[in-house]
Amino acid sequence: MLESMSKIIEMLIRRGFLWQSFEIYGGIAGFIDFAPLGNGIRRNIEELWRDYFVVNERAVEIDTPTIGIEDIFRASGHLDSFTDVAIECENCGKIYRADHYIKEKLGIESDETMEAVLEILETYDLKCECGGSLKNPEHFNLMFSTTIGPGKGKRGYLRPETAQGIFIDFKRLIDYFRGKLPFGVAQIGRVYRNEISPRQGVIRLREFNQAELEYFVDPRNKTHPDFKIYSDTPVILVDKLDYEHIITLKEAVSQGIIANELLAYFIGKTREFLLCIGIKEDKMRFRQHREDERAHYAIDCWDAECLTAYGWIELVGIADRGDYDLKSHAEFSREDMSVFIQFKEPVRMARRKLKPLMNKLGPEFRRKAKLIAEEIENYEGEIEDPITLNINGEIVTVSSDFFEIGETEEEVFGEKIVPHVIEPSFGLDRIVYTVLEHSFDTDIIDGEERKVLRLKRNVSPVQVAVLPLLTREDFIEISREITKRLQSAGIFTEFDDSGSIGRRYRRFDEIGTPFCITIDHQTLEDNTVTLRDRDSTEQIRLKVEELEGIIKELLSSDGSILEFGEKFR
RNA sequence: GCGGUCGUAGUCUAGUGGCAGGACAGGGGCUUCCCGAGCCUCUAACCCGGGUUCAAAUCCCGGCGGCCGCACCA
Repeated sequence: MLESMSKIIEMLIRRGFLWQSFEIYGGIAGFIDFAPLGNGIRRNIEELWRDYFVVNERAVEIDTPTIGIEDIFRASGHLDSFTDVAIECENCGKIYRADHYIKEKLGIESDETMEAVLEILETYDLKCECGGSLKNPEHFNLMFSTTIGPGKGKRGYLRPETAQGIFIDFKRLIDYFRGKLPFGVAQIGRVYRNEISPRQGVIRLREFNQAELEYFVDPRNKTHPDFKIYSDTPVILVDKLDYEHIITLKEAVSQGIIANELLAYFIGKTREFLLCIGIKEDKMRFRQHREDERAHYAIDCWDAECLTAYGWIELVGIADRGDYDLKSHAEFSREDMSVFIQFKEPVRMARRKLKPLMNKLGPEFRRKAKLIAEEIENYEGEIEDPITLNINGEIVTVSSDFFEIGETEEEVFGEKIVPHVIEPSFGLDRIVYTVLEHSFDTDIIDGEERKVLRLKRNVSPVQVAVLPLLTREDFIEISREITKRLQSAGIFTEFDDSGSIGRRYRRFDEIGTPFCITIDHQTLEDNTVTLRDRDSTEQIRLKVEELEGIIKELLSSDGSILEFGEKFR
């Protein structure tokens, strides 16, 4: 396992997929550079993600700042759930989360403030398990903070997820979608988490890339019209009690393993997406978060996990965030975050209504009579005798002598609700790594080991290599012409004339280039070239004029090159 | 953050106080060649900072980074 990991990492660095950031200054943990090829594959994966989760949904994509002001994260809960108080043992150096440790040892629920923790430590003379005394509590906050503007400025934080930028635009978004649910809003971008100890290279980063979709729905209708596409797909589910099910998504919903159809829909769609970019089916499963594992905002959460040299790692989190975020932002911003949902037909509702008797109110209440009458008309509470009214802060009791009870009928056209949100959230860096690892393969050609990245054609950063068999001017000239022609057709093409032909094939095999075109002696005679398939190493001969069309067709499928010509050599 | 361990060309590695070597990769050339062929040639490294010493890649201290374990992971 370790051996295979270092072999891959060695190749990824050497060939230009991923590099350590700030390398010439010694580097720092938790940051990576996307080198040319890694950047190419990530861009391809992003583009396919858009296809799946934006273009083919009722969804749009937006882009909001990576810095957020403090208010956002106070409302979202990130400031509180993000700032833990930690205590450290002076003797053995162990670090505990203060509230967890206090609860475990003393059974006390403590506030997460420095003062509260300090007081409890002193009052109970709490010691570490090793007997050592615990140092003063300290904050650790997993958000990067910064200041906006000069001087003291305004406190800001680098966003820990792209989702908040979407939630706080909700009023504009619901308007954009002309007031109708359901709709989705996606964002792809950088996020930041000041991890205490980032490890495992690409897997735990302090700055990384997310692709998130926030899908807003009527809470009573967590369904999707396209669920049938995935409903009969069997998937591997590991539930919150660690039981493994191999079960269709439809069954999983009806048995209550997955909370609702919409979550199941996105599980199915995520699975298909991951397969489409080249993640191995037998190394993929969906695992439900345990009760104690879920984020502060989630009702139910399923992770897409993949098996890598690092073990099972989480690539995607699919969470039902309920109305947590919208309600919270509504409360903190005092903006209405609800949607008016029209009934299919207006509902007629009988209503008891109070009718003020002005001829009684006038003489008794004089100048206030008019205000009181309005309040009586709008009275919604229990009908008693007397009723109590609040007139501009003044409490007034009014006996039944001053009003009549009337029956009226009203038409109600709909109601206001706060939508729920289902969130598939993709960690792009981990996905890129996993695709690379799952594609990495070796085989034996003529008794010699060949390293080959069996990337799907739709994610390969270099799609075609054009190779003159010999470094002869006439060969090179034709090669450059073909390269230019394919490039202007939008095909990512590289020209390479250095080293023997075998060496060049291996070079492009190793970076996962699906096709090599070779210009040889016959090209000069009949204007044909060979097209070589990376996985089978088979070749066919094609006319130069057919190249563009055939390659485009091959790139958008998994078809064999032998469909387009006779095997050559 | 704690403990262990490691850090030498792009990559992998030899060197344990006395001129830093090799393999592969890469560039240029020869070869005119369909799966890492061969020959010539070039480029290229001691993680950083201090200390000990006539002399440090090597010994000591600190930092940074990688890996493993613990802790953490909204």
